[in-house]
Amino acid sequence: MTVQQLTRNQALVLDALSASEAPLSAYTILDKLRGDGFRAPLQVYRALDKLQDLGLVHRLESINAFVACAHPDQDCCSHGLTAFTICESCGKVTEFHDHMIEERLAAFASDRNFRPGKTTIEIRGHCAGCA
Amino acid sequence: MTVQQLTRNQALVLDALSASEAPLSAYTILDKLRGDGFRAPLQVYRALDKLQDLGLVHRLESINAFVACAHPDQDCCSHGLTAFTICESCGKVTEFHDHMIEERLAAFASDRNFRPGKTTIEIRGHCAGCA
DNA sequence: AAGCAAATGTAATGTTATTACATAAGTTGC
DNA sequence: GCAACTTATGTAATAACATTACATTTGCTT
Repeated sequence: MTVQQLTRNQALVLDALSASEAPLSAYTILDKLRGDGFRAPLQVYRALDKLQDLGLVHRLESINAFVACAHPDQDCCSHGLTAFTICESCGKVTEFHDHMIEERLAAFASDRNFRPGKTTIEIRGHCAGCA
Repeated sequence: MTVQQLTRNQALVLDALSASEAPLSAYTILDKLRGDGFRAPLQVYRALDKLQDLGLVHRLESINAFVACAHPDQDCCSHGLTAFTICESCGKVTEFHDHMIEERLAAFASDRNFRPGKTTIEIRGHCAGCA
């Protein structure tokens, strides 16, 4: 199991994110984990960095927050392009993958000899429940 | 002309962005405009807010920076979806619009009764010149 | 000129993220 | 076991980005 190789701090951060309905900021995670001995932002940021490398956590650039990956088992998360809808009322995040969008962006980049690294796609708005 | 209706602060901020090759952070803009009487971050943020409303400036969420719109004349900027490539070496930003991606994202949102607001698409990587 | 909305000036504060440096824990080869 | 190396941690300080609050001014409309 992939989670077994995590350190204590990494596991605590991942658990905090997994337990949360909405995305969490690094400082919110820090506060949640003070009872577990966390004292400084760097403890959180370091764990988040590693978890992102492992494809277990995503950073939402447009709201400076983090979510646990919805499909941590599949490779699509760590390597393919991931897109999100983010509800501005309730915070609910939906993660999705669209091959055609991926191709389309890759084609644009290729045409211009742009070598793509990390790509961000985030739709902020209101979910069905928050109409 | 649309630029005529800008206030002094707004025009100064837009000029600073237009004159720059790379995107600028709010605080970098502030420093550039100290000679013009700017003293506080809020002066920059307020001008940026207005310029974004007018579709003359885009915020790049993934790097906390701002660029002048490449096509300020066309409606596509203010209303349609705008995507960017961002070179992590030289900072060069290319703005583009892809109708198919827009449709695809709209379809996903529609399927889930998600009402989309602002959408962010940013590809970070390396441009042709920075291979 | 009165009233109103938009913009401005200023200070203080809040939020997010990184640098720097010291220490500890796990791994590998011998 | 232990030396060498890499990875993870702890801690403090600081940097970078953004907003709140409040007073004042400007420009427009009537």
